[in-house]
Amino acid sequence: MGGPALQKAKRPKPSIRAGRELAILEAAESVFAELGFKGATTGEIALRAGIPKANLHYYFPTKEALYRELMERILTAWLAAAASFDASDDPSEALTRYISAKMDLSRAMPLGSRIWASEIMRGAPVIEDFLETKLKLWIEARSAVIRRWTASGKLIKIEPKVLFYMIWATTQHYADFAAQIAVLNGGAPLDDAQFASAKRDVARILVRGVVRAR
Amino acid sequence: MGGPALQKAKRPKPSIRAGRELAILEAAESVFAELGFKGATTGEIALRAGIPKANLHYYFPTKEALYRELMERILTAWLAAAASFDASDDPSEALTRYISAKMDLSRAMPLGSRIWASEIMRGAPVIEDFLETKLKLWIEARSAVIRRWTASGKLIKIEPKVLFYMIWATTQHYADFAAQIAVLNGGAPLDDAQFASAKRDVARILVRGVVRAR
DNA sequence: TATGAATCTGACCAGATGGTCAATTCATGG
DNA sequence: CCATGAATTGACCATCTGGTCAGATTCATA
Repeated sequence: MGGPALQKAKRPKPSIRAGRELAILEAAESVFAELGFKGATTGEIALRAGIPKANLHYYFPTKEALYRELMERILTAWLAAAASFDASDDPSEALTRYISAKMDLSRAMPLGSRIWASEIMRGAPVIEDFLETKLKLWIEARSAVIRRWTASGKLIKIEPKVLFYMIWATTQHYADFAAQIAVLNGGAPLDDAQFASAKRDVARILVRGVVRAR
Repeated sequence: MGGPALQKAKRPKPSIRAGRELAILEAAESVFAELGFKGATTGEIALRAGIPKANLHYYFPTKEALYRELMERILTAWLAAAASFDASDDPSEALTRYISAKMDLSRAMPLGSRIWASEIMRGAPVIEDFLETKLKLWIEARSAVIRRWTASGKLIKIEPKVLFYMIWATTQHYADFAAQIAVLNGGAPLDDAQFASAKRDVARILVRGVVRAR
């Protein structure tokens, strides 16, 4: 009772704890991304974190708890990128910024994107609540924006969700399917120039696809 | 030595075998799609196929063998859809047909799509060879077609792979992220009308995004 | 430096898992 | 209706896995 987990919320003090937790979370990220929730083992995570398994269980009582903590971080990053959609009232600019932010997120946190994908593919047991509340509110508010742009003749008439799904799918593809992309790129991951070029092309195609010419 | 697996290729005779194998493969499809390769258990697959685990191992000696067989079927379906790209020399028509075929595939075989995604996310150990050979040849040949269309002024200038990745990502999203889409759709999967509408919108946006107005 | 709390860890355990096997039942052609 | 190969299956096993625990070690600080 009153295990170590409680301390974290109370005191911002313990530096050893913070450091170890981060190392474990980073190791966990790579293992969960590769093997999925069920396939990941606490032993492998501990190994990659460079600590004995028992030590891992000292910081995170169960595999599930570790996974939830990780998921929370991924959600936070997603929300930050989501905010970039609201930066402008001009469709081309808002879409370009949002697509760009999502592409950058895929580049910076590919493992998180893969864990998200795995989570959804197994039925989203852990983030179901997030999907039903925050994500649903987000997409409904932004769908209203899209519809307003359509009404004012700025965009072609489409179901807003289709556009958002296209953006999510395309941008996250660069993280989730990085292995496939690398093979088709001659065996090496996209370099910065290729990625930047892809980012530009993706934004251009999507904006061109939905924005009415003036 | 010379186990049961050999019979299949030789004689198209045994009907019991064919039926059982199919039942096992279908059960395996759902389990692998949900839990990933490592998470799937032969016990659970046998349970869903309605047979004892030992019986499953009579038909498929190892989990790996069962997985490979399944993957082969998915690849076959993918190749069939891929052929639809070559049905026309007109960019709008070819793209629309291909996108439509890929959307239909996502609708008809969502589990296969998810298994494919999982396979890539774990580094594609089993289909690596397919990616390096058939898929690579396919995308290179079609990239040449795209470039020709660009050269003749029919398409805007883009890296062809970016377009194919957009098509793959978007169409497969409807299979891989079906759970998320269902939540955002009020808890129910897309019905046929919604799906047909999404299919039209996706094709329209992508075609509009890359095809030059005449 | 004494002391209590935080951290670390080897050893351990119960349950799950992939796979085996010998014994049994079933299908079918002669 | 019997012989023979195919199909079935309960019992079993070695290994792996998540998680526990008691004792040892380190740390902060009074």
